[in-house]
Amino acid sequence: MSKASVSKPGARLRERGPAPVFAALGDRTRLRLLARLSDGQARSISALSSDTSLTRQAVTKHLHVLEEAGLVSSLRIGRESRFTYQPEPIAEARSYLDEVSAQWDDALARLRALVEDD
Amino acid sequence: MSKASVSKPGARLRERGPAPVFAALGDRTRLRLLARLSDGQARSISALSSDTSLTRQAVTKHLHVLEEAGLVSSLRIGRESRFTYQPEPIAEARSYLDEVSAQWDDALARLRALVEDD
DNA sequence: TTTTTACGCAACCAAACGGTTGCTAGTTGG
DNA sequence: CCAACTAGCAACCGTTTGGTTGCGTAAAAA
Repeated sequence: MSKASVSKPGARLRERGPAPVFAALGDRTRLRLLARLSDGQARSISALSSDTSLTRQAVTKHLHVLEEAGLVSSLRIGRESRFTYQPEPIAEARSYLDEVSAQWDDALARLRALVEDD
Repeated sequence: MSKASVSKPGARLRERGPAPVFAALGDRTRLRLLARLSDGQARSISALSSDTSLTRQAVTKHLHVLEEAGLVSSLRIGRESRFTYQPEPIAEARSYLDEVSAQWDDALARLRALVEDD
């Protein structure tokens, strides 16, 4: 048969700020894994390890880092554990960068307003 | 008088992908520094160290990490070196996240199209 | 001119990271 | 039942990271 045990339900240790998410994104390998998973398809560890030069264990560690940051979730099905992309943290990271950009744009606008003070 | 020596002109070691930028953003302290600088005002190291519990040296290191990622630039003026926010890498990071989100959205749309195949 | 002020550099340290190897154990297909 | 597949766990290793302290020095203020 096929027993299925959940490992990460959903929103767990959120709101420690966006830094952990950025940290998880700060690695080439992790970015590639996330890019492959961002098509919504759940994939097993060995499937994700197949096209890499790294060891399965290395990939496993990276996947757990992504999971810890909430960027993916894992579900054990039978003998394999499948990882699924989770969009929320990316959305949060995006809006954080938007805020920073917005503050910068505002500052620029104010500066221009001062210069063009005719 | 006031001798001024440049330390980071502009686009230097760009295009190693977005990972280094995310890595630089993956730290609370660095995010705070960047947030303070994102108003466009150039600030000295001691000014940026004043409202922190960290050592000036620690702040200095963080600033250099940000500089290495292109997120800030530094200019030595007299006895102090001022750091300035640089918007380009943030813009790049933003558009990268946009791409990931877009791929996810597309996948979702295709899925819905399959389900609602009346 | 003396004294602050603001930095830079170097050494050092514990902890985290990225990665590997070896071994064990549950699943599944033949 | 047995062999092959998939994964988890633990130990180990070199390097990076985040932080400190101490010291030397250029620039500005008194």
